[in-house]
Amino acid sequence: MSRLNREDIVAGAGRRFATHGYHGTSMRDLGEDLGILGSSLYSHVGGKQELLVAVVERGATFFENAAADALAADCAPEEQMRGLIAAHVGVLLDHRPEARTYLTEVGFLDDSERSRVNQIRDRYEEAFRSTISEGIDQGVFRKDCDSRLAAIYILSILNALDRWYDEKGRLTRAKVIEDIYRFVIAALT
Amino acid sequence: MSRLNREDIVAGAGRRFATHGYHGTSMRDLGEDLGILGSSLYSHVGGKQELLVAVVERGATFFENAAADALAADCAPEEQMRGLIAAHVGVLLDHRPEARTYLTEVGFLDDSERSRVNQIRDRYEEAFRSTISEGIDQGVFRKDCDSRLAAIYILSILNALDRWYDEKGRLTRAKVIEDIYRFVIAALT
DNA sequence: CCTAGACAAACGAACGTTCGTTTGTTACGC
DNA sequence: GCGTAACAAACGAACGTTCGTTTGTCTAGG
Repeated sequence: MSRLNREDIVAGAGRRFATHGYHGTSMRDLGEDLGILGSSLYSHVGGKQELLVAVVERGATFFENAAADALAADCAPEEQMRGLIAAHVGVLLDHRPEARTYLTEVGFLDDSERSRVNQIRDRYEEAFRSTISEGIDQGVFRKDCDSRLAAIYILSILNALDRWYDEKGRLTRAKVIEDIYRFVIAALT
Repeated sequence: MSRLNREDIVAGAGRRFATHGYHGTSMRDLGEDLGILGSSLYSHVGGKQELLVAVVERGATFFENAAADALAADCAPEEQMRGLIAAHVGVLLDHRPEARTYLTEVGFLDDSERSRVNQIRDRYEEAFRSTISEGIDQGVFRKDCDSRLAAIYILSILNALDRWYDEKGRLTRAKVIEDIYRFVIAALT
C-alpha cells in the first residue's frame, strides 16, 4: 500500500458522498475507506466542505468538457443531440460518484460555490437549448416546442439514469443511448 | 400558539428533510422550526428514523392514491396518460416536502422499510407501464417502444419537476402539465 | 538529514436520546 | 359548579457518543 495523495482523497470522498450523502459521511468513515485515520485526511485537505467543493467541481467539469466536445462536431441538430446524449451518459457512467454527488449534493455547498456551479450548469443546459432551437429553425423539429422546457425534460431523463441503470445488466450502454435518442427525437418531431 | 400533535411533527419533519436532508437535520433544528425543544419531540415520536419512515410513507401513499384515481377513469391510453401525468404533478406540488423526501431520502431508510417503499414504487410505475403497453396494443403508440424504459423516462421528467418548477413563476401548473403531456405523447407516437 | 504522510490523543461542539419535572387541558365524582 | 385526578405536551438538564478539527510525535523515502 503506497501513500495517498490529494486526488485519492477526493476520489474516495466522491464515492462516499455518492452513496451516503455529504452529511451522512464523516471524516472517520472516509478515512476508513482509504485505510487511514480520519485525522490524517487533514494532511491533504483543508476540511470536509473543501472535499465537497472539489468533488462537485470535478463532476461539473466532466459534463462541461463533454458538452464542448459534442458541440465541436458541429453537425445537423439531430446528430448533435445524439452526441450530447451520448456524452452525458458517458460522463454519468464513467464518473458516477462525481456525477451523482454533483447532481444530488450541490445544495449543500455554501452560497458562493453553489452559484458558481449553477453558472456552469446553466451553460451546459444552453448546449441542449441551442441545439433544439437550431433544429426548430431548420424545420427538423416541431415548431410548437419550448426549447427551454424540452432541454429540461431531456436532461431529466439523462440525469435519472444514474438511479436505475445497472451497467452489469442486459441493457448495454449503447442500447440505452440509442433508446433515449429515439425517444427524444420522437418527442421533438 | 396551540400545542402540537404527531401530525404537526411529521409535517415539520417533511419540510426540514426536504430542504436540509435527513442527515442534515437535527432533532433540535426540527424542534426550533416547530417552536419547541428538540427533546419535546419525543413526546410524539419514537425517534428520528421513525420520522423519516412516516414522511416517506406519506409521500409514497399520496402517489399511490393519485395513480389509483387516475386509473379509475378507465379511458383511452392517451387520456389515461394525461391523467397520470396530471396526478403526478398534482401530488408533487401539493405535497412537495413529502414528495421530495420520498424521492431523495428513501435510501436512508433501513432495509425492511426501504424494500416496502420500493414495492409501492414498483406498483406505481406499473400504472405507467401498463398504460403504455395498452396504447401499443391498440396501435395508438409506437410499436418499437419499450414500455418499461418509456415509463422510466416519463417518471424521470415528472420527478425532476420538483427541482426546477416554481409555482410562483409565469408557467402555470396547467401549462406545464399540458407541455409535458404533449412532449410525452409525441415521444410515444 | 529532511520532510511529507500517517498516527494517536485530544479538543469543544453537536448529535440522538433519556430523564424527572412542570405546565396546561380534559373529564368526572361530589 | 368545584376540586381533583388523569393525561398529554413541553421543559431543561444531562447522558454517552460522534462530529470536524487541531496538535504533537513518529517514521519511512528521497
